[in-house]
Amino acid sequence: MRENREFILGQTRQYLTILDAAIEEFSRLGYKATSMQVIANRAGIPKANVHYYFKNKENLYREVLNHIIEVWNASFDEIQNDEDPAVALDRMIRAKVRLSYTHATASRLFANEIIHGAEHLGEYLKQDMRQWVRDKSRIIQSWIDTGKMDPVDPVHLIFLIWSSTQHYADFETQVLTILNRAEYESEMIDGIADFLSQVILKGCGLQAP
Amino acid sequence: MRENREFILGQTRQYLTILDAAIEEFSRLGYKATSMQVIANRAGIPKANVHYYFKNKENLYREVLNHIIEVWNASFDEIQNDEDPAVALDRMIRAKVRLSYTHATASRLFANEIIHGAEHLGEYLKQDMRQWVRDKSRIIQSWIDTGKMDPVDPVHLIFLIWSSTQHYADFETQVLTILNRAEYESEMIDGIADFLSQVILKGCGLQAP
DNA sequence: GTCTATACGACGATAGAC
DNA sequence: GTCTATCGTCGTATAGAC
Repeated sequence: MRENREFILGQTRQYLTILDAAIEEFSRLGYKATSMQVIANRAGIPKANVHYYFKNKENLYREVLNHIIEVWNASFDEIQNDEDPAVALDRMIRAKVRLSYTHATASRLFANEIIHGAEHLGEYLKQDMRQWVRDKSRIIQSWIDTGKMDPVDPVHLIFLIWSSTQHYADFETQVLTILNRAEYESEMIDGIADFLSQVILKGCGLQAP
Repeated sequence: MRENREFILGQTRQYLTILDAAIEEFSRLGYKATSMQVIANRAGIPKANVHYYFKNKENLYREVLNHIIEVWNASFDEIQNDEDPAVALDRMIRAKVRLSYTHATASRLFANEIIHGAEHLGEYLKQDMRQWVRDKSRIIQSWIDTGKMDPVDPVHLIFLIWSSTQHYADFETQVLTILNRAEYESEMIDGIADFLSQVILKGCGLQAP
């Protein structure tokens, strides 16, 4: 079933249509509260076809998560040991703000999954994500050890960057309501990135690049 | 029905038991994915009794939200115009980290509600919360105008404090998995508060109090 | 007030016609 | 591959015995 994704034309048009519809719907209410019927409706096909392409709901959800993780991993910005920390962290913050803007549904789907206990994501968190944090922490620690930045806990710094950037995607409703806006604009996103980069970098004893 | 809450004894023991059970369960999966049956099970009573005390699911959920908001408002730390900004913001950050620890379920219930579009919270966001942010922003702006701190957008500073502190409650699963811990300890919470206070205050050009 | 029993719709999933 | 029809289960909600 998975291999079909290679073929864009023909029999797999529905497969991709369903996957897109499922991402959209699962991101709204999470796994349990989302029905196969609304996914089928959004995809514009009978409910039975969804079961034909994806054996069951659980399976469809897993495919959706895998699809998101691929996009996520491809966008995860890499920082290097020999880089200037200000440049690297600034780029990391800006990349994540952009990702929250361009892939807000994916971010909310992840947030839903984690808030609800991450039952379908346990292994990914334990394996890939933990290792990713470990690698980046080591680099940040090396910057601290060489006196390039303040001694701050690298793991919590990563959490700070994650939480403050994701907030604008996951809590979009709250943010827009309080700002009294209907939707984000590209300028606002740049302003958010500027603000977060400025405060976090200075907070770590770094000068804006 | 609401007035009953005043009476702790007698007929209203079940009312409060159900409310507690509902807070717990709704915070796990959100409104739609939570069934009246699991709430009744957690409260240790027949499902029909839940419908007797709270007319329907919608009504029960509203009562739960109101209950949370009361606790929330009571804990919302006030900052004053004539205070030292470092002292005020430090206290605000520490209060919110503590709140995320002591009222993690309430935080997650709010997070769920907002991620899912805040259908039941619309008025609260528009009225009370927007006004709260406006008031605090004005105070922060006055600190900026008198040169006590760097010129940063006050609203985004509030968002930064909210997001970075809530993260430890809402994304508890992810945080604990990556830290390879089973649960939070009081020391960790203090460490988190120290870290966030240090970085955010310095990021705003303030010295730790 | 407390419980059992049940109505009735929505759910995931499948059988089987085309 | 695509659809309609339908199964069994679970959802919210209520009726009615005690």
